[in-house]
Amino acid sequence: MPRTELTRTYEPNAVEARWYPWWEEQGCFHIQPDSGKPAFTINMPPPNITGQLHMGHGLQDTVQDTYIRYKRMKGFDAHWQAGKDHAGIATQNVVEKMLRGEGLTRHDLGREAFLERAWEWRNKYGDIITEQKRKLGDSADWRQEVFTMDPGPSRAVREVFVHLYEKGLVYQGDYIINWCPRCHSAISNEEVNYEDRAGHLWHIAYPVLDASGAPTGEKIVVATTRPETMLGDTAIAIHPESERTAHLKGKRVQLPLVGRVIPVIEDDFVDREFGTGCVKITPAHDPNDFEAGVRHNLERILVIDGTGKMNVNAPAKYQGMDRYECRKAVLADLEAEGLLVKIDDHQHSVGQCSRCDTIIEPWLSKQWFVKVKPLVGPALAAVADGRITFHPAHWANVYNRWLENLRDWCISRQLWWGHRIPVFYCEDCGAMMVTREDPTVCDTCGSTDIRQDEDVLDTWFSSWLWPFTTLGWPDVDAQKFKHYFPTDLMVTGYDIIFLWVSRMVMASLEFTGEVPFRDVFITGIVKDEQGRKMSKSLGNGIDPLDMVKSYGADAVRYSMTILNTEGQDIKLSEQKFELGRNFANKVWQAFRFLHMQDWSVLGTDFDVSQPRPIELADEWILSRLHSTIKAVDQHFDRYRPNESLQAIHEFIWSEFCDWYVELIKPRLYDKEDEGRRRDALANALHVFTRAMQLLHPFMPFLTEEIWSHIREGLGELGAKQPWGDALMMHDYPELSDALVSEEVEARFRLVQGITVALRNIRAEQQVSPKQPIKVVLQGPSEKLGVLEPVKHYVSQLALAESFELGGERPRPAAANVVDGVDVLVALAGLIDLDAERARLQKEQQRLSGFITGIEKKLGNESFVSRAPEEVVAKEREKLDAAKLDLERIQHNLSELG
RNA sequence: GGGCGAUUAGCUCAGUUGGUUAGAGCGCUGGUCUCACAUACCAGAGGUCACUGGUUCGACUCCAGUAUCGCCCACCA
Repeated sequence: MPRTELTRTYEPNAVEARWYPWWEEQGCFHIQPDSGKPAFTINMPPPNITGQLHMGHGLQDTVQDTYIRYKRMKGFDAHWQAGKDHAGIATQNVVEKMLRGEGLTRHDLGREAFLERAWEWRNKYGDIITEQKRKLGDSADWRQEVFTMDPGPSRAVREVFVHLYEKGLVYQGDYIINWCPRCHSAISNEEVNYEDRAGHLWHIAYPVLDASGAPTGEKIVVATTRPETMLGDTAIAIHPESERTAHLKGKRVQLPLVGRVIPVIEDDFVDREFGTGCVKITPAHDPNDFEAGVRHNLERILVIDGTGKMNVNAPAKYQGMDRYECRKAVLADLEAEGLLVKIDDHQHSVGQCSRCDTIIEPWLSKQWFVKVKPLVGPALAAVADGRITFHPAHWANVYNRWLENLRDWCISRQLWWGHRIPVFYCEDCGAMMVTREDPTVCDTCGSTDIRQDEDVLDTWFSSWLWPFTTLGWPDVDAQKFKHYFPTDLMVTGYDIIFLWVSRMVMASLEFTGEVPFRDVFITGIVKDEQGRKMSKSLGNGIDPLDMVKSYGADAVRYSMTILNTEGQDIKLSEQKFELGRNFANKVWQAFRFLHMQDWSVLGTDFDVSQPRPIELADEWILSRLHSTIKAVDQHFDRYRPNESLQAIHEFIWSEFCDWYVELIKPRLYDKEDEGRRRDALANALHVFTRAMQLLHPFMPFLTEEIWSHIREGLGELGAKQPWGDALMMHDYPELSDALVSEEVEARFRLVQGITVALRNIRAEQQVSPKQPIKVVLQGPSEKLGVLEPVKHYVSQLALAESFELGGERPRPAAANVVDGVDVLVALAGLIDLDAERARLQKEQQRLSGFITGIEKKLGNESFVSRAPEEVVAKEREKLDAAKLDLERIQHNLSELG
C-alpha cells in the first residue's frame, strides 16, 4: 500500500490550514443535545467585537479548548458556548473615531444614523477575533454563537431590568459617580483604574466671619488636591471632638473667589491628625463630601460639566474653562489674594477611565443603580457551601472580600451603543413606566407623548447574564437551557473575578436559582519576560498569530499549557515556543519512524486497538502507557492540565522514543521472522495511536495529521478499525489497570539502570560509542535471573559485544554498581585508572554519606518506635541495599589496586 | 492602611495529604551528523529549598516572626 511521504521535519502551517476547515465541514464541533450524551459546557468569555487576539486568549482558549476536546473524546456532548460582546464604550469610541475622520461627530448624525453606522462597523469587523480564534484550533460550535445585542439576550436584559425594578433592586438617584469627561459617561467603580501619581496638596485659607458676617481676621486653612472644586464648596468640616479645631465650632467662613458664606460643620469622618484638621466640603464633586452633605443637609453645587469644563455655577470668569485650566486660574487668583498659604508635594492615587485613561471626575448626577446587597448573600453562600469551587482555591478569598464590600452598581451609561434602558416617561404628566414591552400610552394619564430614557446599560449588565442568556433564558423550557445549564467550567484570569465572575454568580442565582458554573479555573496573566503586563504602549506584546505562523498552533498551545502552572503569572518570551515546536517535531519523527516500516506485515486481521505484549519491553510500555492515562485523568480532574501534558510529554519522549522504539528495532529489522516484525510493529502502533489520542486535546492538528497517515497507511484495514475518520472524534483511551504492573516496571528499571551504568563507563573512559565492549555482570542470582531473558536489551542499548551473567571478572575492569549488581567492563589497555578510581571514590563517598544518614535515623530510638512501621522497614531496606552497593564499590576499588 | 501571592540549580518553574541526602525544561560541560529526529542522541556538572525560631521521631512541605519582590483592595481631604 503506497503511502504519502512525510516531510523531514514537521511543518505545521500546511497541516493546520488543512484540518480546521475539514473539521468544520465534518461537523466535528457540533453540539449534540439529542444524542443522550451527558453535557459538558464551558461558556467562552465573549470577546469584544473590537477585540484583537492576544496572548491572554492564547492561554485561556487553549485551556478551554483542551477541556472541551478532552470531554468530547470522553463521551460528553461538549458545548463550548461562543459569543461576542458589543462592548459599549469601546465600540462607540471606535465608531466615533471613524466619524471624526469624516469630520463628523455622533451628534451630527443623530442617534439612529449613528447606530446604523455602529451596526455596519460590527458587521464588517466584528468577526475578526473569532476568525483569529479558529487559528488556535478552537473547537467551538460556531453555529451557536450569540451576540450580546441579538434579540434573545436583549430580551433577557430587559426582562432582568424590569424584574429588578419591580423588586426594588434597580433605582434611580442623584449620587456621586465616576464620570469620564472624554467618554461623556458614567462608569462603574470596576471600570476605574487607580494609579499613584505625584501631585500637590494646596493649602488654602478661608476667612472666618463673626456673627455679623464681618471677617474676624482669623483664617481656616484647608488642603486639597483639586483646588478647582473649591468653587463648589458648601461647608468646612471639623472633627467634633478635636481640641485643635474646637474654637471653630459654629463659625462661618467666606468662600474665597466666590464669596459664598458657608458653615463649619462637625463630622467624625474628619481625620483629626491629618493636615490642619479642617476639610473643605464639595458635595457635588467628592463621594465623602457627598455623604457628609447628606448628613448635614448641605447644598450640592455642581461647578464642572460633563465635558470637564467649568459651568454656570462657577464665577463668570472661570466659566467655560477646562477643569485643569481653571485649576491654574484659581491658584493664581488665590495667590494674588494671599490665600494660598502652602504647596506640598503629594503622592496620591488618581482614578482613570479603563477605556481611555482620562482622569475620572467624581461627579454628581442622576443615574440608575442596582442595589446589590440582596444579591451578595446567595453568591457568598454558593462558594462557601461548595456549589462553586475556585481553582486555585485561594481566589475564593478575593471573590468573598469583594462581595462583602460591594457598593451599589451604577448601570446607566450616557452612550448610544448598547441596550437602551427600558424606562419611559410621559411628557404630559411625568409618569415613569418600566415595562417589558414598549408602552404606547401613558398608564397614568393616557397621553401618547412618551419618551424613552436616553441612556443605555453598562455592557456588563448583559455580560453578567451570559451563562444563561446564551442558552435561551428567559425561555426556561429551551432545550439548550435545560441541557447545558448550569455550565460546568468557567476559565478566566483573576483580573475579571470582580467585573464578571462574581456578578455572573449573583445574577444566575437571582434569576435562575442555580449557580452559573461549578468550577472556576483562574489562570495567571501573561506577562513579558521582565514580568511586565503586555501592552500596546510598552510595545512588549507577543502576537499569538505571529507565533502560530512561526511555530504552529500546536506549539503555541503546548507552550501556553506547559507554562500555565497553577496560580502563577506567565513570563513569556518568543523563545518559549520552541518548547512546543520541538516536541511537535519529536512526535513527528517518532511517527516517521513507524511510518517507514513495512506495514504489510500487519496482515488482514490487524486491530490497532489491541495491545500485543510479547516480551518485557512490550509489557513495560503498556504499563507506562496506562500509568500515564491514569495520571492524565487525575491531573485534568484537579485542574492541572499542565501536569497532564507533562506526563504525556514524558511518556512519548522519554519512554516511548528513548527506550521502547530503540528496543524494538532489532525485532522490526528481523528479516527472518515476519511474526516478530508484526508483533513489534503492531504493539508500537497500538501504543502510539493511544498516545496520539491522549495528546489530541492539547495538540489537535499534529495528532489529526498523524492519524490521517495511519489511516492511509492501513489502507482498507483502516476502514475496519473501530474508530471513525477524525481522530478528534475518537474515544479517549480507557484506563486498564490490569496492564499496569509495578513488578514489570521494576524489572525494566534494572535494565535501564545497567544500561545507563554502561553508558556512563563509556563516557567516563572515553570509549567511542562505536567501539563494542565486553561486559560481565556479577550479583545476586535472583537479579541475574531477571536479566537473563532480556540481556540482549542491555547489550543492544550499550553496544556490548559480549554480555555474560555471572561470568569471571575481567581484569582490569571498569566497574559500576547498580542495585546490588556489579557491572564490569573489560577494558584492557584502554582503561584510565585514575579516572576510574576517582569515579568510584566519589560513588563511595556518596554511598557512605547516605548510609550514615540512615544509620543515624535508625539509631534514633524515637524514630523506630514512633514512625510508622512501613517507613522504618523501608529505611532498613534502603540501608541494606546501600551497604551491599558500598561493599561492591569498595571491592571494585581494591581490584583497581 | 488592609489582604493575597512569591522567594527551590545560571534562567523559567515543578514538588500532591510532612517520610527520596530535592525534579524538569532551557542554558552550561564532555562525547556523538548512530540508517525517525542536531528542533536530535548519550553522559555529566550544578541547589546548606530567602532568613530566624517553633511543632515533630522526621520539615522544601505545618505554625509564628523577619526580609525582599510583585499584585489586589481602600472615602490618605
